[in-house]
Amino acid sequence: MSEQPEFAIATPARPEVRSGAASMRGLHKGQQTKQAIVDAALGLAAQIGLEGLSIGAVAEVTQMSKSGVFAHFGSREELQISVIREYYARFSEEVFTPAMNEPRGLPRVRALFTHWMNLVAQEIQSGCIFISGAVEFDDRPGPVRDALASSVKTWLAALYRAVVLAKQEGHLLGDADEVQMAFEIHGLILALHYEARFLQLPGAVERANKGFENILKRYGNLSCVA
Amino acid sequence: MSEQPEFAIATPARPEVRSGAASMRGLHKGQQTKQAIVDAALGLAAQIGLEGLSIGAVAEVTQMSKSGVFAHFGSREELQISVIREYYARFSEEVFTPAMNEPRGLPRVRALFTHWMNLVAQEIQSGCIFISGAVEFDDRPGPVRDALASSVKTWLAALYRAVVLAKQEGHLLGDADEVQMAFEIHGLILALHYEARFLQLPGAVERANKGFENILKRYGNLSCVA
DNA sequence: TGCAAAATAGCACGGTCGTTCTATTTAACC
DNA sequence: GGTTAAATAGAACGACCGTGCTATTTTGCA
Repeated sequence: MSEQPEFAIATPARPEVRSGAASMRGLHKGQQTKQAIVDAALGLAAQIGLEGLSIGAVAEVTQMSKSGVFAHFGSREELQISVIREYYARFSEEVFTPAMNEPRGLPRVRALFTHWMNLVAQEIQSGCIFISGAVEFDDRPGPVRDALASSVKTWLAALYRAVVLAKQEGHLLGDADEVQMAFEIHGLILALHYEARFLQLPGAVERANKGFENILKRYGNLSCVA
Repeated sequence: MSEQPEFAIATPARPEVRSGAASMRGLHKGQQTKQAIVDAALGLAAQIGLEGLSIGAVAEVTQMSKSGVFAHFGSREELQISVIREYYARFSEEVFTPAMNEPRGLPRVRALFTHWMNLVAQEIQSGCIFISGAVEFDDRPGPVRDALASSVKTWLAALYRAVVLAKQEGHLLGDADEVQMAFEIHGLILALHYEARFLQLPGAVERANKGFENILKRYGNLSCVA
């Protein structure tokens, strides 16, 4: 029941940063190339999915041999898990961290949604691992699914927590159900991804934004929403 | 010696509308087994996805040879498209058709949502092709993606149309945006599928229902919603 | 600078895949 | 019932997969 990922979203970003030449400084060769492999694999997995991710394809992108790539992870599953961890870290940095600079209450909830939506809006081109991975592994138990579900649950818990704080601050109506509100927000993001990326319908971003305003009209304390 | 009919293995115990023995009547052998193959393939695709659907697995389930299965479709893509068509037909029968018996306006919209949600609630166990296929083919152009997108768009257009009629009947507020309302309903279904099937969180069905009531509170004409 | 250790490449194995070709069995019709 | 076409099986091919094993290259350090 109480499954906690060792990398909590609430803790500040770890010093070992991600992509970019700057983060390579001080790392030995092996760790450098491992990071480069994970970067390439993340880009690939976003496009074709975690399940479609093959060591051969990663080797081609990184201009390495299959066994060279393989040696860094020991198994394909470990590579997939590394990709999930990398995506989670970037997600935290782009969505969670900046929103924590906003004051508790509606401003923070609004920031969480806005950053989340902006990320997904970018991912209309590249694909989102949290969404594609969910349908790839919803019937496939194992460590990959565990890593994915744990990351997503941590993020959703952070969103839920922000909503709870908003209610405590008096920014929400007394009858506001925090779980319900987080659920509806999640739905907007999923619909945005579905209708924009798969169906390629225009205006989905605006609809997601409008949907969020509708949620605020339903749950928000009128004196704060305006 | 006690041999079961082939399709009895692939099809669940519940009465199948389209695949039962009744629909086989009058069909030649080839068309019978083709229907049995599609049935088995649909069950398989729901679990492991359209992309994971392999001719060998279908052959094993139907107790046929790989080439025997293959001969009915000529390519894996054609098998996938047949599965999509079959799923679309069942979807229409279970969601759209019964809702059309309801009078225009909110009752029909409500029926569409309820039947849709009930179907997805069942699919928490088996998986939903419209959802899993969307992420599998969002970056993979071709006839399979076209068949999938076309089916989904037809269904969403039907939902949209029911909302438009509801507004024409005066059941919705004058400022109600029909596209927006359909978008938010879609989001509820997607969140239900995500949180119930992948995250295995309890209470998702209730949250989807409550979300629908919230949408009606926002868009519905107060004198009709009650 | 030299040497041990780490990193990477090369190669092969067993497996699954979609597909093709050919042979054999089964069903449909006169 | 016999004949013809349809339906199905069987084997094989080439491609790709993850992985293990063994060389070879490269790195980091005394």
